[in-house]
Amino acid sequence: MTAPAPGPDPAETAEIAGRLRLAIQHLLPVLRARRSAPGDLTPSRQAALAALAAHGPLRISELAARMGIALSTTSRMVDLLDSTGWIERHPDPQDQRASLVTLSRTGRAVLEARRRETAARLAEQITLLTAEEQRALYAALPALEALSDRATTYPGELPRGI
Amino acid sequence: MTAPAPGPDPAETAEIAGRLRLAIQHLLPVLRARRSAPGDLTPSRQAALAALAAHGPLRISELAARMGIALSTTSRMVDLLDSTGWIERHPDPQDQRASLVTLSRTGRAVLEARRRETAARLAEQITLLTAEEQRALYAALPALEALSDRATTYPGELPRGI
DNA sequence: CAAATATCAGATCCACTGAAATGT
DNA sequence: CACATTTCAGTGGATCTGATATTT
Repeated sequence: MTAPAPGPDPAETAEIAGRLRLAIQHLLPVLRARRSAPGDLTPSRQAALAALAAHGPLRISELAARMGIALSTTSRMVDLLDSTGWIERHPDPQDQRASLVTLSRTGRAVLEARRRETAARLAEQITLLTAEEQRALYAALPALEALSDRATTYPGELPRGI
Repeated sequence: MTAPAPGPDPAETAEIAGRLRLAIQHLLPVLRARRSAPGDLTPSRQAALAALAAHGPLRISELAARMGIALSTTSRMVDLLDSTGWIERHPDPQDQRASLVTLSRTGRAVLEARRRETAARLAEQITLLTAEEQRALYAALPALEALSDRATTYPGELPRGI
């Protein structure tokens, strides 16, 4: 079973891609089964919080660049996130004109809560798998993570949803 | 390596769910890396086409129910899809008041093209994995498919994106 | 009449922009 | 002055609804 090691075969790659695409597509409803009330944590807001969570304090212009949207849009969003208390704005000690944006405690909590809910729904489904399937899934995690790591550097766009 | 078979362990399930969620989130930009021009195949339209592709000809009311949206919304969308030539409307032989909606040839082509593009982007990333990672991924496909099968019956919402 | 669609008339959100204005 | 950010003034798309016609 750990045997002959067929070198990466184009046909098989295509098969994996096709089946993986379909599986993920069908999984998405589980991942985002939330009736988002207005004013909620929308995809773009979640993206911003996630960017801040991942890459420390950022200037507004840096955040804009990282999200690939206009500065004015980002400014407005930062304002909004500030008003909900999900971020904090501190003056940049290096540059009095700029401000550094960080995730606030509650912002981090909101983000993590959302992530936990999502993972919980997924976990619920995972428990329904056979032990063997669960092992296969577990064994594939490094591969999936490698896949998504490369994706992190993907042109434009940062992860917005789920 | 095919050894002791630890029974489904709650902690491990949570770990799988958490890591899988993150991997999928980071994978999403790859799956939907398309600058959708207006009037394009939008998520909801894709969902409708996919529903038709999966569950044969449908009445408009059936389609509405399947998508969990109002009848009037569906009617408008069917009109739109008809105007682009992606679907066909035939009178229901069983009931002269109703019409059966089917995917047209071009509609199916559009849907499949979209899916192929998406899978191709994914395949591109998969070729960058090691042979071992690819094998692990391949081995996990049944598990992922089992997961997404259950998801297909998930309350409300049908797959909209990617 | 009833059931299946269609149309009317809006409404809500989210997301994004370019061109000034402010502040440091 | 230049640079970072804000504000102004919109635009546009996507999605959805309830109420009222039509049509068979």
